[in-house]
Amino acid sequence: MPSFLEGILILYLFQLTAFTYFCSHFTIMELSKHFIPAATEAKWNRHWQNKQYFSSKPDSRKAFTVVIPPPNVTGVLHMGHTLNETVQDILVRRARMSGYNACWVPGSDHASIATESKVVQMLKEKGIDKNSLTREEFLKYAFEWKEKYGNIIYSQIERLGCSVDWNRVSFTMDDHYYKAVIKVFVDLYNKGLVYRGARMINWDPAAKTALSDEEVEYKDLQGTLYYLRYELDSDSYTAKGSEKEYIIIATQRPETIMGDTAICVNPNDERYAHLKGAYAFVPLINRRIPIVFDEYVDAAFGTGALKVTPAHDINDYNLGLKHNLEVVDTLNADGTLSEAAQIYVGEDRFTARSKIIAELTEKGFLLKEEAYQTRLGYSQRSGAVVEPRISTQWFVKMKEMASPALKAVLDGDINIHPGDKFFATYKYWLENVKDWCISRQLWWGQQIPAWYDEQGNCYVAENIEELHNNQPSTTNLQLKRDEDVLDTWFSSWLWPMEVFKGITEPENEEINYYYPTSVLVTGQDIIFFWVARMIMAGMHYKNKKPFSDVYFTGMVRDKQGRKMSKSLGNSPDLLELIDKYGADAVRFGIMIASPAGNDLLFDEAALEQGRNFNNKLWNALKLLKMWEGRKSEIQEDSKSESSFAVNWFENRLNEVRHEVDGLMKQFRLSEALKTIYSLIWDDFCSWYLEWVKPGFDQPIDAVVYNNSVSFFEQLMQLLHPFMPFITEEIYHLTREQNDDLCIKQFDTFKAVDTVILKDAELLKLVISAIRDARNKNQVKPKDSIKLHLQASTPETYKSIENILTRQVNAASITYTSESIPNSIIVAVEKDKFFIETDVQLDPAILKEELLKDLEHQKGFLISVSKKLSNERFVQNAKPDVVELEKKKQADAEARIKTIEESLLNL
RNA sequence: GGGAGUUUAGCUCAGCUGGUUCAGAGCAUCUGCCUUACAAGCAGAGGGUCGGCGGUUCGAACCCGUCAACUCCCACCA
Repeated sequence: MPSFLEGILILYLFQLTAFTYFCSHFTIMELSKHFIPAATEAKWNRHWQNKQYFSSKPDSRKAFTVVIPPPNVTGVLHMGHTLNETVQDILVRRARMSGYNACWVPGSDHASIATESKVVQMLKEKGIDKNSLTREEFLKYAFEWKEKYGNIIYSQIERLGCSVDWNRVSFTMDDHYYKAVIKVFVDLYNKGLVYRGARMINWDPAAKTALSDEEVEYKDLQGTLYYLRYELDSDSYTAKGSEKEYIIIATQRPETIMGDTAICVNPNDERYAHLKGAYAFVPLINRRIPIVFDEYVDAAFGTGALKVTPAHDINDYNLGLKHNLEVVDTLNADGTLSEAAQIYVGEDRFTARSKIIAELTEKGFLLKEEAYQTRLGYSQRSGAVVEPRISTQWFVKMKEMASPALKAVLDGDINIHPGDKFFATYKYWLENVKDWCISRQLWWGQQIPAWYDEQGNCYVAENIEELHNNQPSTTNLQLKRDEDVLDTWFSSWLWPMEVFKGITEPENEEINYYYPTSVLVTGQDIIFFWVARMIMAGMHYKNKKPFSDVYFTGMVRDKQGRKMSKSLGNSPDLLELIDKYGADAVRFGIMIASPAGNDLLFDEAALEQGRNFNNKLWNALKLLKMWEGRKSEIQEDSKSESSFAVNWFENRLNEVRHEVDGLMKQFRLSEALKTIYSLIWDDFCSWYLEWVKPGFDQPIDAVVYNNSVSFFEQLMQLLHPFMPFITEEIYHLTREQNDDLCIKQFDTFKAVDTVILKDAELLKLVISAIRDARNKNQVKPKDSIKLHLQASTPETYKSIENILTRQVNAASITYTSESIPNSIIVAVEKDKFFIETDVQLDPAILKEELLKDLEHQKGFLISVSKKLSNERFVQNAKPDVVELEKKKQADAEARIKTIEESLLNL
């Protein structure tokens, strides 16, 4: 005898069996009320990957190649990435479904400064000082860090549904990639396009490295202008009077006076004309410096006298070169004052400033202070205030590389989207491009392949063996390798080539097949950093553009239009959003209101709309599944009353497919999505499904059912690039499928029957007008009405009268030439409908509605008639425009007549 | 200082070569509905002097001029 527990178990098993049985036979019961994305997403990601759908190999098809803009390896995806990756996935998926061999290469960027500073920070927290480590030890930590955090972005890309080829994950410090960067450096050096020299560069005192011009961000600030007096050396010139003379200069940076090596004034400035050959003394340190004359100085600014500090200002540096001035560098690499400053040595530049101001004040050198609007440069990576500094660095000569890159865009070889918005910016930058500082005083990155002997002579080769081979004389030298690494962008600019080993193995099958890539999707903020330089590198090394189209996405801002940033805390977490709304809804939300190149104001309400759309699709599926069990066994002939609806929707679907195709070709993705959204929600769900819906418990014609399922599948296919998960799920739930939606190829376009499209539009119009009339006259949806139709061409209504009567809940429809008394009159185009109802009508409402319409029509008639009576219009306008106006006039006249008659009958 | 862009309904945006009842869509709002797919929904409705002014034209949201506001990029006069 079973125990009590066994009894429960048996009962449980029985219930389980019964439940399983129940579910398999009543499919509808399986479908939840709302669509639940989580399980579906994981399932399809796994399935697609098992099937290797997204892995690409060269074949006979045309390639559609996209390389992902590699995110920083230590970062997380923010909303900007989300927009970017979604756009790419839409393009890639659509290409894959349109006969292309789609290849989307994922990867990440080593991001030298950003990553190195994070690793340094991490070490600091562990109590390890970077300087106590060898380069090798440090790099070991850095690679560990990269392994640990680098995968976060990949999992986010996957969760978002991006159809990247995971077999192709690339990293800008992969072995072959590293070699490619070195190879390019050596090659450009040998061609004389890379050189080493002492120049004024931007120095990041926090990261202690040089920066390129592009890595400096300027911010407006309220600063102070200090007026200082420098005593003139009375022996050096003829003084005007017997009193001691001073020259007054204005500066924002009093802590740099110790670097002053001249004072400059305008040669036309009368105030200083007597100072030719004169000298002055720098306050506090009493250095004797010459007064020099240069047109550069604006006599109207400040006192018209400029202190010249060649080591710490780019303009002063140029003046120094011109007038052969001494250069005194008063700053150390970390932003503290150097020995050369003589005073406050070792103090931070900002601390030193306040102390010097105090001393200058005390000793009477400071005459006055003035509030001053200024701009300061900040390091894009570390946030520190950048110092202009003279330093020996490596540079790329840009002029020669720029002209082919400019030409590619000017000739339309590369198309920038949207339109020409960024064309001018691109052109200006390339035409005025300056040399690119590519060396960084860091360890994380590709180490510059240059060696120095004891005399300081420089040797460049890919590696030391090669150097010895090329220049055997170097074998005996004591060589020291350059400590510096290359700018991150000096590796990223090879991205579209080297992910296919186009630099290291220049003629391999893959590079020949996949390059040039199809489209680059990126933010407009890196047009100079990356886009322009990729074009340069591509033109230089392949003599081919790297991509045919560039699609610039806008910046994602919050609802109030503020930039998304960590410090504001207004940047939502992508994975949390996906958990909350589902990946499809996130993709929908971010795409629906983001026209190319325009900033996107991110609002969670849009994601909600996406979630609601998911649900709408889900419920359409539920409806179809319900009908599945009610298919009529008898295959009726196709002249069912639903044939109009089926015929219409087929044409409507084809029309929209054309439209979407056109929009996609113009990269108007959000327009395309809107169009599909409306096709599904309005045309398919609100109109079509209602038109073919069988009555309560009635069977559905099998032909209609099969067509409906087929339409739904085609809609899912059209939507799939935008919302991949739910569409794939639904595709497999509509019926048994032996393929997957993500690789299902689009059918060729069919011609569209415009007549039926027009008839359907009329039908919609009539239905809405009658519903509106019912509403206004408080005829409840359940109250049945009788419809009398006075039509100009009654034939038009024959094929749609069944749908019409059901959609407005009419018991009958009759054709009449007479007006029906005591009815609601609805006029649509030239036709008149009389709604006969048992409900007590309020003549006042009827009259009011008619009068409103009459007034509108009369106003319209006047404007049309005015136009037509204007001789110059009739003479000048195109004939079809005139025809149209005449037709409008006739229609309005007829309509007015109808309304007036109806008013009489009231 | 130089350049580019934007300005259309409460919000976010379409509106192509000047001409269809052209002033649109979505969201939000309002009214009526828990109608057997969906209240995360259904059926409807209201809402705009197209930034201001001037011009070209038979005709302007659209072309030209001008002013204003906002955004971005570049330059860096201490």
